[in-house]
This record gives sequence, C-alpha cells and structure tokens, in this order.
Amino acid sequence: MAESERVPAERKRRRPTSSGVVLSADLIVDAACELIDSQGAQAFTVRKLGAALGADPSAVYRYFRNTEDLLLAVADRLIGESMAGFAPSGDWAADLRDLVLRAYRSALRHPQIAVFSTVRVTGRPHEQRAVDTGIGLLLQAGFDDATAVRHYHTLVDTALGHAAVDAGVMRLAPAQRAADEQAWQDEYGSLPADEYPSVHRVREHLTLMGGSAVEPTLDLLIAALRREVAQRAE
Amino acid sequence: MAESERVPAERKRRRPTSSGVVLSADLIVDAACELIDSQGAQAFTVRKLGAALGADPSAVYRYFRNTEDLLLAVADRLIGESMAGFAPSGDWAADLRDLVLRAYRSALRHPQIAVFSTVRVTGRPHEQRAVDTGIGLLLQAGFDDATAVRHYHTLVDTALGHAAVDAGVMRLAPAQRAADEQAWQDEYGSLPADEYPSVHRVREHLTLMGGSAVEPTLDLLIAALRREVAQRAE
DNA sequence: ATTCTTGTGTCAACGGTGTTGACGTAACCT
DNA sequence: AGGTTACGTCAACACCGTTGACACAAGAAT
Repeated sequence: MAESERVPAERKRRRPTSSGVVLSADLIVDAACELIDSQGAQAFTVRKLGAALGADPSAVYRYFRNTEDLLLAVADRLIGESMAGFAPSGDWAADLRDLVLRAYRSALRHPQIAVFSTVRVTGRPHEQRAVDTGIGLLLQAGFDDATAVRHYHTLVDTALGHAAVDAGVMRLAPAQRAADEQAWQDEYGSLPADEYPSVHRVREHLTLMGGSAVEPTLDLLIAALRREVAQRAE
Repeated sequence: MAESERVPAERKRRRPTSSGVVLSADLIVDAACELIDSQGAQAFTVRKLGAALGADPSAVYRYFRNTEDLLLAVADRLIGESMAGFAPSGDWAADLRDLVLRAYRSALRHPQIAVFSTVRVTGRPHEQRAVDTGIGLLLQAGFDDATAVRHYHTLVDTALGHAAVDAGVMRLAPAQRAADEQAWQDEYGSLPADEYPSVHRVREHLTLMGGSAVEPTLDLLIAALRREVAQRAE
C-alpha cells in the first residue's frame, strides 16, 4: 500500500516536531481521517491538519506532494478498510448486498474523498479482490459471464453514486444539514394543492426524502436480480 | 431552506456597473453557468465571476446571500433545462424513466456543475415542479403516498448518483480517461486464474465496465416497480 | 570525538479565496 | 426639486494552499 512519496519509503531521520510528535506518512493519514470524520470534510485544511498533528502545516509537504496526493492516500486506506471483515454467508444475494453496502459505507465515511475517489480505477490489490468477489457472487447466482459483469457494474456504480450524493449532504455543516432536511417540510409541506397536487397529497411523508436511499435502491435492484434468476430457472 | 433572495424579487433601481452592465440575478446565474462550463468548477470563484460580469465581485452579494445560495440557483436552472420538453405519454413507467433520465442527462451535460448540484435540496420552482411530476406518476401507478415518496427518492438519488459518478469520469482529461478504460483490460484482463478465478473467467467482457450504468440500473429499478404494482393488483 | 551532509521541521511570505461594512451616488418616489 | 435608499464600489479581514529560505539535529564519515 505504497503512497505516492516524494521521498524514499523508509525514513531514517526522525526528528520530532517542536511539540514532540514524530511524524510519518501513516500518522498524517491517521490525523487526516480523524479530522475529516470529526469536523466534517469542509473543515479539512492543511493548516488545521498541522495543528492537529502538533506540527507546522508545511511539514505535510515533506510527505505528500500536495493535498490531492494526501487525499488519494486516504482513499487508498479506505478500500482496505471497507473489505476487512467481509465473510460470505453463501446466500449470493445477501452477500452482494453486504459487499456493495460496505463500499458505500466506507466511501461515505469520508465524504470529501468519496466524490473523486469513486471515479478512478485504482487497479490495486484491494480493489481487485473486491471485484473478483462481487463478480464471483453473480456467477454463483447463475448469470452468464457478460451479464455478471454488467450487473456488477450496475451495483457498484449505484452504490458509489449514492455515496457521492449522500457524501454531499454530509459535507454540509450539521446546522446546514438539519436546515436542509427541514426544507422538505417547510418548502414542500405547504405547497398549494391546486398547483402541486401530488406533493400536497403526500406532504405527511416528505420526511422520507431526508435520509439516504441506498438501501431501498439496493433492495429493489437485488429483488430484480433474484427474479431474473428465478425466471431463468423455469 | 431559507429564501435565496435577500431582496424582493422585483428590482426597481437598475444601476449599471462601471462597465455599463445592468445586473440581475438571472444574468449572474448565466455568467456563473458559463464560467463553470468553460473553466471547470474548480475555476469558479466569486472574484472571477465579478470579472466576467464586469462588476465588482461583492455586487453578487446584493443578489445572493453567499456562494452556496448562488450555486443553488445554478442547480435549479439545470433542473429547469432538463424538464423542458417533457411530455407524459400516459405509461407511468416509461414516463418515470424518461423523467429521471432527463435529470441524469442534463446533469451530465454540465459535468462541472453536476458534481455539486446533485446534492442539495434547492426548494426552488423548477425542482418543485419536477418533484410534483415524479411523485404524481408514482401515485398514478397505484402506490400509496408513503411508498410513492420512497420510490421517488430512490429513483432520483440513483439517477443523480450515476450522474455524479459519470460526470467525474467526464472531467478527466481525455487521455486520462482512455487510460482508465484501458486499465480494465490491462490490469484486470491478465489477473491469474488461481487467485482471481471470477475476474479471469469473465476477462473477455470487462470492457462492459467502461461506459455508464444508468440505463441498466434504471431498467432494473423500474422492472422491480412494475412487478410490485402487478403483485399488488393480484 | 569531531566534522560533514542532509533530511526535515519551522518560519515568513505570496497570491489566492469568501465575505463584510462603510460609503457615495444615481434612480426612483413624492 | 428634494429625499430615500438600493446598489455598485472599495478596502479590509481572516482564512486558504503552497513554496523557498533557513536552522538544526540525526546519522555517516573520519
């Protein structure tokens, strides 16, 4: 899991910072994750990262070329984390749901990263393992090769897409986010019946628009796949 | 969400800027769209917007509370564009597919905007119209109120999620994008059969991972909805 | 033990950002 | 004609990412 160092992987001189911390690429990635998780991605800045580390912000540039480079290293760690502990049960549909939901959750854990890390093919070991596992489950279900690939693509892009959307919501400051959910009641709950009949009719249920839609979506997709398999068996 | 206007919708005093332009909220949104489309979302700043308008950057704050507020207006314009020309056929499933695909396409037509605009509840007129139409189609299909809302949420978030993912790909430089698609063949096409049996088996079909997965996804979702309605009717 | 090299933490600075408050002036109302 | 005030402008603030110069301690060489 190498990072894109500007510096040989192994460091010899470990000079502690003025506050006594001994820096390393791993430690910086740790701190970055923590910062993003606790403060929200919006709050992530190199300067705050430096403060959290107890080091001058510019020290980060001894380990990463720039902010994007650092965020890629964080994304790299994500892929590994998300698949840790995945244990197939034997039910292909349930396992697929679990696998894809893991990708979603770990992407969502770091919202800012999710937006750009979901579009690149990393080709790294963890990604390769995940792809093989997912396609394997679809083959096990009985789909032919091409269909398995197509369906895998569908599931993964859907999960990552939802992650990107939901990540955007997470990026908002908590107060802003609350206001946004409230908006469904405030702005939509009181639309006039003559101009917006459907919205008016369902106004009691608009809070359902608040949370994430991943799980309902995956449930529908997997139900459709299950049915496809069943029909094929007839 | 709070009103975007800090000012009554209709303006009386139209004082031209020092360069002779007469500002308006619409004109500012125009300029913002143009700027983002041509230069990329990264390049969008209030100061550049001011320069493009031939006005002091801070003039923007007479029309929008802050940048976020302006971007919501941009997002709503996109929704409006996408809905222009939508004509329901009477087949709720086909109409839903069309409606949602329109949202996807217009988001994708402006990849730079899509990345952030897919994320917020704008609460603005165009969005309200689209929401009412979509939920109306689901009610017409026979779903109860709460279920209609849930399914609408599912469809919209899915389409916008795919737009976000696919827009991310579009943003890559063409060379980069080609390399990324090639990676599916290069990196995955030659994985050893013993370690990655499933990927190895489907290696002929990995190019299917290239394009967008929206349509297959929507087809699966709508098939699931159709079946739900059919079962309810029994 | 002393010197030398160099990796690396620090500091100051640059040019950028969004946003705000004061200010004057032109556009409308009476 | 005069008064109000909307709104464009300006200057300033507090941030941001990033860089180049610098000091110094860790390890190597002697």
